[in-house]
Parts: sequence; structure tokens; C-alpha cells
Amino acid sequence: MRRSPTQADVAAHAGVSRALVSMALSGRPEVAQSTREAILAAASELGYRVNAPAANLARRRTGLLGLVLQDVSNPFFSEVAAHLQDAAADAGLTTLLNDGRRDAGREAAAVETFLELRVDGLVIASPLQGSAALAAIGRQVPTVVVGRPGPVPSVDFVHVDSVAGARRATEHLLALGHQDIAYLDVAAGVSEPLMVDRVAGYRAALEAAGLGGRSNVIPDVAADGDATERALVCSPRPTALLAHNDVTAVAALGFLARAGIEVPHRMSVVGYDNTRLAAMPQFNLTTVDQPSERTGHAAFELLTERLGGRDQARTVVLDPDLVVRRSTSSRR
Amino acid sequence: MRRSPTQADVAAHAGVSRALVSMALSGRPEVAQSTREAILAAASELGYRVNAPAANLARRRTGLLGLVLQDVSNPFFSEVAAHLQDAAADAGLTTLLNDGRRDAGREAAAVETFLELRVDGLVIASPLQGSAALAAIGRQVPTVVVGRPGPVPSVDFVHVDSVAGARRATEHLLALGHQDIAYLDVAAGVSEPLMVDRVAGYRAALEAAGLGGRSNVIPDVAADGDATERALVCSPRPTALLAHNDVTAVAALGFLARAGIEVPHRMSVVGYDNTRLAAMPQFNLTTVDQPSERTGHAAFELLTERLGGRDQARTVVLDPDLVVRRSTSSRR
DNA sequence: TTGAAAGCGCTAACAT
DNA sequence: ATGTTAGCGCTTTCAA
Repeated sequence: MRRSPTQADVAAHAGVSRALVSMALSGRPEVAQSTREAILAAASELGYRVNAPAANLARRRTGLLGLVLQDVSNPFFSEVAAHLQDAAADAGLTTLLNDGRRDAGREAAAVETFLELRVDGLVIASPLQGSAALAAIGRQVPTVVVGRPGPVPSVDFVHVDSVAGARRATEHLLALGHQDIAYLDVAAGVSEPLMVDRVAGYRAALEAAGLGGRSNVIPDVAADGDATERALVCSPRPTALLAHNDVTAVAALGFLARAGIEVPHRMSVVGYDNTRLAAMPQFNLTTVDQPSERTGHAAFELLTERLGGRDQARTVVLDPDLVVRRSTSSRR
Repeated sequence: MRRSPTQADVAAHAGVSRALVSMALSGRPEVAQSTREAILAAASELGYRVNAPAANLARRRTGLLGLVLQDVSNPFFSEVAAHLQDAAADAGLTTLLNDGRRDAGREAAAVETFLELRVDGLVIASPLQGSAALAAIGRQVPTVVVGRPGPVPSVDFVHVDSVAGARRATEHLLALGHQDIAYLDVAAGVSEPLMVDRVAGYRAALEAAGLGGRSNVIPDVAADGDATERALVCSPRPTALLAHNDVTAVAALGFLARAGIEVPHRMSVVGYDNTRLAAMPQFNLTTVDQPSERTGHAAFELLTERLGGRDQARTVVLDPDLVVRRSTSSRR
């Protein structure tokens, strides 16, 4: 673990000047083929590896993208991360991750780390920081916020339209003949913008169908599916349940199974997020899928435009898809 | 987004020399209190932020830890990451993540990125690369491998003893009076070392109880719980199932529910990994918990020792815990 | 307590 | 096609 070889060592070994080594290694065309080969051979012989801090300092660009995930274990964001990484890699950029840990302080620290490293661009998934803080970040480095609606000046946004997603899910149930559709909401008191949008989409679909009066939003107090129990005693009793996410929908399935209510014949259930849970054969949940691939690509696209000089903030809104599985059927 | 201020700017603004700024910002004691305050004021006024590439180049240490996760969505590893991050932060080190994406090539690229960045230490979770490649990495930077047994020269290891975990789970079932315990294994053909260890632990416990002959290992061919179906037709029919992971155990619960076999009264089920799934109220799965916190701390500990000069490779083996929930009970 | 100066390893503009 | 040279922004002796 002694001092690692530098370009000077490679140059000496190959019998050329330091500058030539740099040019050869970065693949510049004006180096003679034979010289290049000699240099490459010397480099690999010595186990040479570029010193990124030095190169980044001299170049005044790092080729790094910083990605702050609020929660590494959120499958949607980790998929977005994967697609973003792929797109960046194709463009010769390296993506670095940092976990915000659902904590505004840690999130800010992660951003600060990336700013110190002088990343060329920053993507923040579902940030906890306020608009002012985000705007300040956006002024220092091209920044894209994913999974939360904007706008914030000097920051780009890409998010999936939750209103449209919930509307589409509700329309699916309406098309199956359901008229009494209960919405299993997040626990009362929690008010994330996305969750508010989902309720709005549900209501909008009912109203458009002339069923605005049947809207029935039930908060999941203990976050364990207890809303289902309360939904069943409503009158008229719902024939379909739309949950704000897959976990709640699965909890509903569990409760219905214990209560002997067959799904989908006697009750249709729709989730949201299309997590792995929804695809599991024993759940087979109809759910709303957020397009992680398009999200990741859009985020990279926005970043590229910024690096290319765009100055105006942009927002990209994507439409979610409905994945129909076997937890929904016509009202009998 | 113009050129960001440097220490020279801060020095000019505060009316001191550049070197003093550096000393003041890095908190060296030999700077007069009043001078330090003036410098700090100037720095924050200008929005100064250290340029990590420059500092890292000059210092020849980065204060960075690179963490390569094989799969960001594996909850065990993401918890390990969180604890490692905390420990590192306490010691003034910054942790950077990179997703290996279950792909040896990407994993190698992630490692390479970190080596170029000149991280002070590297942690690789569940690497796909072979021992030779790992040894080569370990020779260049202090390296800890998590979640896979060693040894490999010049690399440290920390992993959770899967033999002990499966043994303990089996002993729990034996203590409840079960004698016919089927093991739901990974699909045949897959042979990860950890999975092999789990089977070994199961067998060891049975043998220690004088029941070696009743060992009954059933591969989950379609990875959807089909093993459960085949377990039920064994003779004598098992009264308990031990699954190689929680997902399989949950699949088993689903199958048993459809078959009208009550859990735990007519069948006990044990999972492995203590994922979020296991804790969900409708599953309430007894399972084996791998201590992510101790793993993260141990990894950091090993790294610290290396940075402190230790030269000999070390391996730390941790014992898993059994989390007893409501999917197991006495044989009726 | 403060300042001057020598690099850290690399890139890029320029000269040959 | 190859070599020379001047920084990049910072840390860290060493003198003052």
C-alpha cells in the first residue's frame, strides 16, 4: 500500500514526456499509435490509475453526478437511480449515491458533500428541504428534483402525476361497474403532497362520473390496514377499495381474507406503486406503476440540457400506468 | 453559477494571507481567536466552500469511505450502510455509495471509481468478484467485505453466521416439540455460500437432536412457494417449515391459507432475514434477524484498525438472533 | 502569530 | 507528433 504510480512514473517508464502520457490516456487522437501503445503498456505494467482529485482539479470538471436518495430502500427511487446511472454511464459520467436517511439534516450534509466534491450535476429524490434551500443549491450546480412537484426557481423537476394515477385507477374500477369505492388514505395528519394528489385524483374521477357524493376517504390510523375494517361497515358497503399504496392494499387483502370476503369476486382492491409486493403471486394486485425508467432518463435529460447551457428552469411531468392484475373484477 | 470563491478570495476579503485561511478553516489551534472569527465571517459572507479535489490532492487523504452495495434494495445491506455511515460520520469520515447492481462488471467499475477518487477505505457488500480480484483491491486500499465468508489475503471480512442462524431456528422448532421439519431451500442449481450454510445449520440441529434421518430439504423450483405444496405431501407430513428466506416463508403462508391450514396451530413457519415483510401484521413471521447494526459497526472498526496500521487480515463473525413472532407454536 | 513558498498529480495551451 | 510550461485550489513546512 505504498504511494501509487503517477503519470511521471509512466512517462519515465515509457521514455516520453508527462504531457504525452496524459494525452494518450485520455485518448486524444494526436498521439502516434506506436507511442500510445507503449504508454498504455507502461501504464498497465505499473498499475497506473488516474488520480481523480488531481485530474478534477486541473480540469475543473469532475464528470461526477451526485444522487441524493431520501431512502435507499424505496424501490421506486432505487430503480430511478439505476436508470439514471445507466444513462449517465453512457454519456461517460459517473454517478455517486448518498443516502438522505429521511432526515433533513443528513440530506443537507449529503448535498454539501457533493458540492464540495464539485459534482457536475445533482439529483435529489424527494427532498425534505424547503424551496428556499433547494433554490440556493440550484444556483450553485445544475440540480434536478425527482418525485416532488415544483416549481422552484433555478431547479428542474421531474415527477409522476399522482392525480392522474389515482384518477386512472378509479376509472378502472368505475369501468368495471363499481360505484361505491372507498379510498384507504394515509394516517390522518400526514400530508405529503403526493398523497394529497392521490386523493384528489380519486375524487376527480368520481365527480367526472357524477358520483362525487359517494366519495369515501378513510384514513388508515394505525397504518396496518385498520381502514379496511372501517370501510366494511360503511353504508352502502363499498364493492371496491383503492389504497394509497401497495402496503396498505396488501393489509386490506389480509383483512378481507380473515373476514372471508373473496377478492376480487366480492371485493376489488387496487394498490399504488407497483412494488414487488404487488407482483407476488399470492397478492396479484392491480396497482398504479410509476415509470421509473422514464423518470431516470428524464432527470438525466434535464441535467444534460443544463450542462449544455440551458438557463430556464423546466418541469417534466410523467403519466403513471395502471397494471391490471387479478385483484379487481366486475362488480358482481 | 460563476466561479466559486477560493481561499484566496476569503483571504483578500479578511485581509490576511491564504495560508492563514486554510489553518483557520481546518480549526488549527495556533490561529488567534480574533483572526479566526474574521476569517470565518469572510468565508460565510462569500459563500466559500472548500474545494474537495484540491484539498484531497494536497492532503493526500480524502476522508472518504467507498461503499459498494450489491443491491441497494436489499434491506439488510442498506441498514448496514446506514450504521456504517453513522459510525464514519462520528469519526469525521464521509461515506459514498455506489450500486453494484448485481453485476460483476458494474461492481468492478464502482470499485474502480472509488479507487480513482482515492477513498481512504472501501467496503464491499456481498461482492460478485472472485478472491483474486478482491485480494488485488485489498492490496491497494483498506478493504472490508461484508456478507460473505472469507478469507482472502489482505482483505478483512465481517459476516453473519448462517449456520448458527439456521441451527438456532431449527432448535426453536425442536424445543416446541416439532420433529418433522421441512426446509424450503432456494431453487435447485443456485448455490450461494450463505444458502449452503443455512441448510448445513438446519441439518446440524437435527443431527444434534438425534433426528438426522428426518432431514427434509425441498428446493423451491419456481421460487414462488411451490416447495410448500410438495412439503405437504411428504410422509410423515411436516408440522413445521423452515424457509431459506422471508419471501419464501410468506409464499408458504399464502399457500397454507389457501389450503385452509391454520398457522401456527396446524403448521409452524419460520423465515430468515427479518425483512419488513416478516414484521407485517398479517404475516407476523418468526424469523432469523441478521444484526445489521453490529455488522456496520464491525466493518467500520476493521477499517479504522487498518487505517491505524494493522497489516494482518481479520475476519469477524457475528451471531444472528431469532425473532419469535406468531407463526410458530408448540406442536399440537 | 503570521506570511512565503513549495509542491500534490494532473490538464491544456502553446511551442517546437 | 512530441515536449514545455503554467496553473488548478489547497495544505504544510519553514522563516520571519
